[in-house]
Amino acid sequence: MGEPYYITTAISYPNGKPHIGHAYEAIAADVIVRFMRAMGRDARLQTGTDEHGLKMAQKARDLGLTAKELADQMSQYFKDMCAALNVGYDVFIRTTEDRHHEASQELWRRMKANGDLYLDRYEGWYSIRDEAYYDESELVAGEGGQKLSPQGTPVEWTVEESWFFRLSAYGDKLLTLYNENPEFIRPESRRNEIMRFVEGGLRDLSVSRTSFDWGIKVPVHGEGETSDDHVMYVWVDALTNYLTGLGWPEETEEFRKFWPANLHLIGKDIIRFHTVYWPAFLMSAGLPVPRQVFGHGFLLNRGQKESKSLGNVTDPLDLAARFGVDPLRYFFLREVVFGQDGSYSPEAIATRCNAELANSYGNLVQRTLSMIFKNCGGELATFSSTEADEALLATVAAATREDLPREFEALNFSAGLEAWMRAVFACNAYVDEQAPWALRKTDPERMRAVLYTLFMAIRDLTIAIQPVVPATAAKVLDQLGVPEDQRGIADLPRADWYMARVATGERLAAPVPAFPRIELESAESEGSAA
RNA sequence: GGCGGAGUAGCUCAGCUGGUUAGAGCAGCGGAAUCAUAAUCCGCGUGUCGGGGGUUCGAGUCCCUCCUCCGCUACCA
Repeated sequence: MGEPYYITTAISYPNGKPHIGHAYEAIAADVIVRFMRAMGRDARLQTGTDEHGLKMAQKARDLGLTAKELADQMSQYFKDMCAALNVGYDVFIRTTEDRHHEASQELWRRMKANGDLYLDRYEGWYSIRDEAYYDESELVAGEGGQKLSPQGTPVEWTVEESWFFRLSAYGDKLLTLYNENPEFIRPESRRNEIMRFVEGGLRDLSVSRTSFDWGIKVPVHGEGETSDDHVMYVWVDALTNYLTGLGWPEETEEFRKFWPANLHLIGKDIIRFHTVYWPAFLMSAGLPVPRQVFGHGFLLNRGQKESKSLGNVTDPLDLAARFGVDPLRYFFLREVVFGQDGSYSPEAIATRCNAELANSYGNLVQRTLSMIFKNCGGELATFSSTEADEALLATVAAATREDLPREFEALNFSAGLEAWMRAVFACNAYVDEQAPWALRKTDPERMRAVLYTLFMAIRDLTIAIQPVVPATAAKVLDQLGVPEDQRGIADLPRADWYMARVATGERLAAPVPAFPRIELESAESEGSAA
């Protein structure tokens, strides 16, 4: 097996159905894990749901369900989303699982054994409506000098017993981590923000709650015993999932192989939890910290954040149903610079996918295979190539073996796909220059050389794009007759593949279009909010 | 308020440590071709590089200032 690679998504808070952001993150993670496998690595993807916390408890009460019942129901929506988007996780973790409770409590015990947890009182201005404490400096004066939260809700001085994590002791250690591992936080802009935040000094973190009980019990005395009145702050619980899925605290083979994780893929809104709290917790517990945390941007609906009040919430599964899973996956990775916010609309999806997947790539495949089918009886054969043929294959090889893999390794998906598109353009230009339809009568042998050169180019292009559009690429590779076990990016340089393919004697059938053009209903282009 | 980022062709953006006539894709205009999903290929951009000032032989690229937009500024997730 290849070198291990462990990637996680954030676990989703299932107090609502999956939205476009969940879909985006899951797709990106799936593309990464497929890419890593295509590169020959032993890759593992974990996702899941974060089911504790006050909001879940309240939502369940509102619906007349137990919290567990709600969690069971909602968690399924996230599994369904992954299935619908062809996101192939290895582990789907749920924080309500017993093994996760055990892992979280063990992490707690280790942090405590290291002297980083202590019991104290949390005092502050608490807003019941916001469920949040505020610092004195954040408060604003209301009518008659009444103290109000920044959101304008009433606050009252509240005292609550709480366990604290000695985060203040980890500032220097974290800064050392960031400095010695410049890639730990990405993109760069987020790294700068976090570094300045930590440089400003860290306060100890309240890590338990007594105001509700839907969570993981804080262990008190020792093995097996748990506190009756404290549950863990949800982030202690949530972050631990990355360990739980590997079987920790058991010294499993998976844990030895895959920890520390190569990449925690998360949204930009939860960077701090992953780059400050999480490594501090791990250091405290004596565990290695992950190699990288990447905070991706948000997807905006025509430039606006989706919200119920705007009525522009889009079900990602509707998008997949309307445009196709693979085109949607391609659009997200091609259109949005990874790490920045992006914007989408039906027109943008249709324009991008039609121009690149249908017209440029899909049509290239179709015209080529169609000509081989009609003019060569679908037969493949050896041929002698000219400089032009070799130049084209060199261009395609550079894009598929060097440019795209390099950019994908760096998570620059849009740049990698741009390089791929340039190779597709080069193929179409080559077809027009060589004009095999004209050679058919004047020089059939040369015509065959041109078509077989294109066949080779298409094989490379399709293998390279497979992590992004797995189902469609597999169909094309089936049509080409490329063996299933030779479809990795690592297989691209195999010199003998074409001769082996010729030797099978297998003939091409009449081709089926890979990416049909997307036709927008006129109502859709008006931006109906449905 | 503090810290940081951004403002380049109609749109989305590239332009690394300053150096020949500032680039790409999309859209638009013109042409070629007809194998193919009416798809493809070729050609066409006189842009105050946000405004102003400065450093330099030379600045989109460095410095100052102003304007606009955005992000972060801890314990909901």
